[in-house]
Amino acid sequence: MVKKAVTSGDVARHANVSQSAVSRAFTAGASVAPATRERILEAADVLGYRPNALARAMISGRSRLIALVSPNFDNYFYASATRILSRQLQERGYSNLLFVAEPGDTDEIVQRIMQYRVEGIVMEAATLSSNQADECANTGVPVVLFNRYNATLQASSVVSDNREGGRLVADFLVKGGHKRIAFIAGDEKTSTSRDRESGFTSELKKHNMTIAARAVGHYTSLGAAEATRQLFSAEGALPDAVFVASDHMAVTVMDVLRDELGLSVPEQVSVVGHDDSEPAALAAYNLTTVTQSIEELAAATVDVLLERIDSDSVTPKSVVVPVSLNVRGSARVPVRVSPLCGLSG
Amino acid sequence: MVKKAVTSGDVARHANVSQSAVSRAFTAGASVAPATRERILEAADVLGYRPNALARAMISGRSRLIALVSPNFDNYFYASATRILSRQLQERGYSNLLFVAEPGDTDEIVQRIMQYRVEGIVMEAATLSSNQADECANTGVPVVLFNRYNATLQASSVVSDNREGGRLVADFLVKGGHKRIAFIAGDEKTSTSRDRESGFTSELKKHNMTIAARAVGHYTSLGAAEATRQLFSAEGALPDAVFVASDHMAVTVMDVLRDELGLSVPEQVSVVGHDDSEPAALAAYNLTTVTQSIEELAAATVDVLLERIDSDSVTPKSVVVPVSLNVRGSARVPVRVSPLCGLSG
DNA sequence: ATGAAAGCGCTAACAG
DNA sequence: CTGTTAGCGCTTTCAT
Repeated sequence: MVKKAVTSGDVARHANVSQSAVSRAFTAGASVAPATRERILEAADVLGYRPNALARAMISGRSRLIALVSPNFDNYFYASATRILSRQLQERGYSNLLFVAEPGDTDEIVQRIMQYRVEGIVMEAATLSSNQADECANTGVPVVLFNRYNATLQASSVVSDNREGGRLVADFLVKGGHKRIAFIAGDEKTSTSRDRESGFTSELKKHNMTIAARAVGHYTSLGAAEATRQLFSAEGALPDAVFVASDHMAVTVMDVLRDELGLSVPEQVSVVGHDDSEPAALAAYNLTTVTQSIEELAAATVDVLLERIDSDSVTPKSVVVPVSLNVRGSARVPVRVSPLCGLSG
Repeated sequence: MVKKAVTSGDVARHANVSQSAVSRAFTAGASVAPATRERILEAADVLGYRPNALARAMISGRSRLIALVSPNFDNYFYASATRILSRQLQERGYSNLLFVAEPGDTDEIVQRIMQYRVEGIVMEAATLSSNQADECANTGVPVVLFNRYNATLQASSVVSDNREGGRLVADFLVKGGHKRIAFIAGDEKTSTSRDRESGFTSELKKHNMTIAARAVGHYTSLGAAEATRQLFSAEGALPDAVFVASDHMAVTVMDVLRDELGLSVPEQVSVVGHDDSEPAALAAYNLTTVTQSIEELAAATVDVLLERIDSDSVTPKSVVVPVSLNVRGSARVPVRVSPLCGLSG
């Protein structure tokens, strides 16, 4: 049971001032005589007074609360993202309500969010239904979709340049002399997987190539293992390279390739991932992958959100964060110096 | 800018009832005629009314808010813990304020927490100073320390049986015929590292053995790499086994052992970790480790916290969650069948 | 610069 | 069962 908390009235009595004076002493830039303020702060300290953020939010209409909706995935990328987003918002004076969402949950969660009168919402998980987006728009609560977008929705979004990520990988693999290039998709419903794939295939096309084989890994380890077996048990020539839509899956792909199928990476098969998340850097994988900076994604998300909170603008804004290729050891690298050393033979 | 939200007064007018009737319609178990309630809910639906949780919290004295204080570590264990704790609290009707704490931050964070009138605090990060703990105790806000304890504090705690974890590893390594067993500590200030070590050494002692070498890895990758080099560049006989205080470090230890020092695991050196976190299960590491269930830790934490919120009891409670050894392939296993196959030669 | 007074949206007695 | 009334702790005019 919470004991009776100290109120501004208690402090006022103790400092022989009015209750509004106490309020002003705790409001930046309010007009209070330095001496009075001093006395008030002292009294507050003695009594252990902390302004009640709830009451303050009610009267001022500003809760300083942001809702963070994170997926219930055991996924390194979202774990880091949540931490970094939360930290950045915290440093800008907001506190975060964290909601962990299962696929079917969003409805109930959006309800709860609205009850706390948050000033903004960051959706890392899934996305909103159009009803939900409308509801937020109606109440004027800005929403930013993190790492996803939805063209039909009235919501801002911040994403990596996923098409460019796919394009970079295609270019790299082609220049590396690979002839039969496969792709393992993530979740086909997500914009990330689709964009990575479309950037990838369109760049292949420029080189007059197509995807030699394709499977879906659903962004899970199990799915990735299954997809790998499928690709490498087909009749005919096996792929000599695989682009995997996430590092989380790519690591499992390498496990299956090496331990189950006895293929060596990158000698027999090149593997390239996407995200540059923690396991990619482990020496045992040393994965060549597309680097996307979570810090940059988070910073852009926070900027977009706070700008929309502060201004009255309603127009959604979309930000695309650039990516780059981090060449490690899991894929054969293009030979540049002499064409004689090429892999045409 | 947040638009004027619909209030219970608006709904009341629309449904031709008093404002308190609306309040009752939204309170479980309040006495409202089914017909009236129906009419009210309909009006609420039409207008898009959501009860204001802030106002409700103010008057009822129950915010239904729990503060979750998580460390600003890129650490798989805490990432999962935060997600699971949050999810469980959410399912029990609470919402979570997430605070990401840097080592020096706790003071400012505790201040903010108290302003939101949370009903309880889960500390995953560091711990509270005694001042802070006192402050919480004075205001009657229960605190549960997750995965750590502090004997001098008025706070409940939930931890794994870290001593038992260390003991299990010692027993396993001794029975596996290892003769020169090393230990890499985490952060010596933490109870987890100290308890794992003390359980480990005391079990070795029972077998008339001591730690052959010891280094500190500070629970970081860099620290673990350095510790490994230190242990394996010493004069004289090298360790034939290492117990590493966390999986996060153990993975790096294996990297250094294999790639830098050219030692094979487990043929030349056995490695055992602690936590059974994600990288341990990766095929390229296949780490033998102590399993601690984050779900169980989280469930116990939530139980302890909510029990203290509901009852008026003030006595802190300590829970120790059991652990077990998950034998994979990174350590030589004890031979049981025939002593002839032993490793004495 | 300060105090008095008016609410923010809601719940909780208290009547009826 | 329902309406009336009194605040919860605070910010914000409006006087002074």
